[in-house]
Amino acid sequence: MKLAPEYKARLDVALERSGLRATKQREHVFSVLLEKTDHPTADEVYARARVDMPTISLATVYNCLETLSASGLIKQVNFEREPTRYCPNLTSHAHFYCKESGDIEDIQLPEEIIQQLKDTLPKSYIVHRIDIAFDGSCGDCHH
Amino acid sequence: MKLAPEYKARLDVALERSGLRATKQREHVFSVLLEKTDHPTADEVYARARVDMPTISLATVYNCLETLSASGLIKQVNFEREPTRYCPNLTSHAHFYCKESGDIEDIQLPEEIIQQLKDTLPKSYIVHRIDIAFDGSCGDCHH
DNA sequence: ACTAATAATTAGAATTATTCTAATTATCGC
DNA sequence: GCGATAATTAGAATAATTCTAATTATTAGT
Repeated sequence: MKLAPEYKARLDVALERSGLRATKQREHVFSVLLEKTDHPTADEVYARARVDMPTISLATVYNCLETLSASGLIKQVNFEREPTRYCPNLTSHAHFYCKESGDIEDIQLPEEIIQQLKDTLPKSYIVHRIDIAFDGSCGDCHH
Repeated sequence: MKLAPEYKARLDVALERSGLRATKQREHVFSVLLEKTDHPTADEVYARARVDMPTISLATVYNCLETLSASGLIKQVNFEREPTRYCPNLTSHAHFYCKESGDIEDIQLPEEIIQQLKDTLPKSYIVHRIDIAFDGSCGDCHH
């Protein structure tokens, strides 16, 4: 699991901008998230990270996920009371959570829908983030 | 905190339909939520419920909130990793969470926006629930 | 109303995800 | 390479929620 040069560059720039150091662990956790973008939990990231870096600790995985989020390289995704999941897709998107299969799918959202949603708010409001989550069952599941 | 007859009737019907009993505690927790619809957490509901029913337990508050949700009388609202909040507004609405004041506001959503959101999904998908949460700062806060 | 059956409540223990703490180790600019 | 500072680590601590087992309340049938 080697980070492709473009991602390595993106990581370095983002950490630099936040005044943070580029460590092996941060790089490795980032590569784990890019490797399989199935919205893993911290525990799942920990399990995958340990395959190639057996000495990494769970606390470090949490720390790395936090710094990567804070640097804008990944996003946190929450569903109700479930453990937080992590996602390297930075585009405007919603999530569809299939309760039957447990799969989570990114749903791209046209910018005009986002704008319409923002327009429902009083004009003086400032929006930092919009979370949109669908729950249901996907085509593969309900028969 | 006496439940208005219309809400008492709604409660009885909904519990009946779910095969559940109408207990003093369920009625009281429901009345607490209707009294002040500021999206309290379970702890806050517990504190308010104890004013008029000092013997109610936290476990019961959790149980009641769960049965009221399951019966469709209230909704659960989650923001990231924060404790679940409870809301008796059953209409289609989003939530605006002001990180500065901590206030949570219901934002009514036109049905056509909901429909447009659903239309972004593959046709075979079945949606059980859509959660829309804004984070930001409201007019009263950012100066 | 009385009783039996069942469901709900209660207090406290258990669980789970996450954060904190303090010691060790790594990184970066010089 | 060295010193200052930041990051990692293991394990303890925390916070919200759920579970457990005993007690109490409700309901339907007599």
